[in-house]
Amino acid sequence: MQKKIPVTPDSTRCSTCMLSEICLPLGMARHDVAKLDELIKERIRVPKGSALFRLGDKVEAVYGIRSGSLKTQLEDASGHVQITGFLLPGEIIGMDGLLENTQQSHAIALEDSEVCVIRIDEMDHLAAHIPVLNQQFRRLMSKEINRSHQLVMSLGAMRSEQRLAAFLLNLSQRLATLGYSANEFVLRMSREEIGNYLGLTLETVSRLFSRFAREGLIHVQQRQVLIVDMQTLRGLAGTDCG
Amino acid sequence: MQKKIPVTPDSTRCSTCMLSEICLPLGMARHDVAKLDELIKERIRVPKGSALFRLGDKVEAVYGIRSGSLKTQLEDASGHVQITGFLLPGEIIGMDGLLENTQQSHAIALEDSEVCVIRIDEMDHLAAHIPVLNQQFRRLMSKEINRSHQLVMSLGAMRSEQRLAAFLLNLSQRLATLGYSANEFVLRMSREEIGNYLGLTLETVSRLFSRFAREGLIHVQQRQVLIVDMQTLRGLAGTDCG
DNA sequence: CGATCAATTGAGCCGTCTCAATTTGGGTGG
DNA sequence: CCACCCAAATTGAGACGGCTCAATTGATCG
Repeated sequence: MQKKIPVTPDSTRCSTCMLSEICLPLGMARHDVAKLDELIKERIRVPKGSALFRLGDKVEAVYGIRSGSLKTQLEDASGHVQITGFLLPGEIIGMDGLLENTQQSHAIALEDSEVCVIRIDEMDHLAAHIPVLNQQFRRLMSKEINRSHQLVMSLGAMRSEQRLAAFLLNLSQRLATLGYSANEFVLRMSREEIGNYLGLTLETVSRLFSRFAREGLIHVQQRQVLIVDMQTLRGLAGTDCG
Repeated sequence: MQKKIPVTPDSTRCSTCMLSEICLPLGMARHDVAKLDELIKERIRVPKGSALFRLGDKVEAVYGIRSGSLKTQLEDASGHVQITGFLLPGEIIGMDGLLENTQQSHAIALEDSEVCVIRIDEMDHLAAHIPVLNQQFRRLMSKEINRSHQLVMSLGAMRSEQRLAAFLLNLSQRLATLGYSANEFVLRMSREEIGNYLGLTLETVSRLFSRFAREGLIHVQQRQVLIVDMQTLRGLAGTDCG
């Protein structure tokens, strides 16, 4: 299922990675980033649809997404699934497993993807020589907490159209950060996955896409999305009542 | 609003705190816990209804709850609020602010409470002498991520009765960990707050309490709760479909 | 070019919300 | 100490949003 790729001297490292402005090295001084190069000793290729890790797996590392995209999902005793995140390049996956060193969720690739292995024990060793590394990692964990809290807000306080609007804007903004267009992108997940993530059925999601398109907010062609009226979409997602 | 309490030599410290099995020192060796005593230099008393911190505040510390209970809530531009957690003694509050060193939420006391101030800079200094401290703090942050993901699962995948059942069981279990009865307890939050937290209206919550009581699962007298049929309640919350 | 899966669209139902009226309990001042 | 007041909680009736079930269309891929 997984193909491990040793990082050879000529491979891209943190110090030469285009994602370093977003990923683990975010905000670190150049000479510290160079030291990070020792940390990433291998990468893993994850084919579309297969798992980077599964619930119950032993945790020895977290993973920085280098290319592609993945989803994380919880699964309860009855097999019911809840998607808790769609992750893009530069984002870190697997931090929920650090509590008991056991994965609490599944991580499944939405497309052929590649992740950098960040071994926790290596990071602890390295942190002795890079004082800011621990702070940096704390920041990334805090970011995940905030992300999850935002999702709670979306699920708990918004109606369906607001949730989808917020979802699209969030995706748009993260893609823009990666240098892609904020207005035009391809969804890597199905209507069903979006629905699961947002606490809606796939039919409701589909209807909302159609409605947004009818109202001139977006163009949709299957998974191809073009945001036409960002302003109104923001109004929908955010504060239209206050 | 807040009263700071310096920790004097005769005050309770981490090494003598009854919560050390649950809180920051969880799983640390005794001699390491003793070193933690230097970390907590002050505590803060938070009267019922007042804020430990507010959205936008500068973050220099996180807080371990020593007594009482608090809620954390997000607030969007229009003033709409979403409660993201009810926190009990031994739990850490404020970790979502570590991303930008700015509070992303409000923390409000549900009753007169007291928290231990865990200064981040002090913790970083101390971590040099306590190798496991960083791992420990990572674990606590991971726990918060898991907690939030569970809430997402509750909001996204459960119907109202399941949400409330899961809520009661979660509370019961955490109170039991603190040495209180798992079957009988007093809710420190209103129906409205429970509803907000669970993505329901206060009326729905009230009706569910009445129904659970009618069905013999619990006894309710205002905020006094007695769990009568833990088994059935578990069936409701968990997997009754698989 | 057919097979298969994803997405769209429709009709009817159910759960939860909204609005409104009472009841209960706790706190306060006469 | 009791009466009053206000906030919190309960309960009911009706409306509506999102779900379920079902049929159809549209992509994608051997």
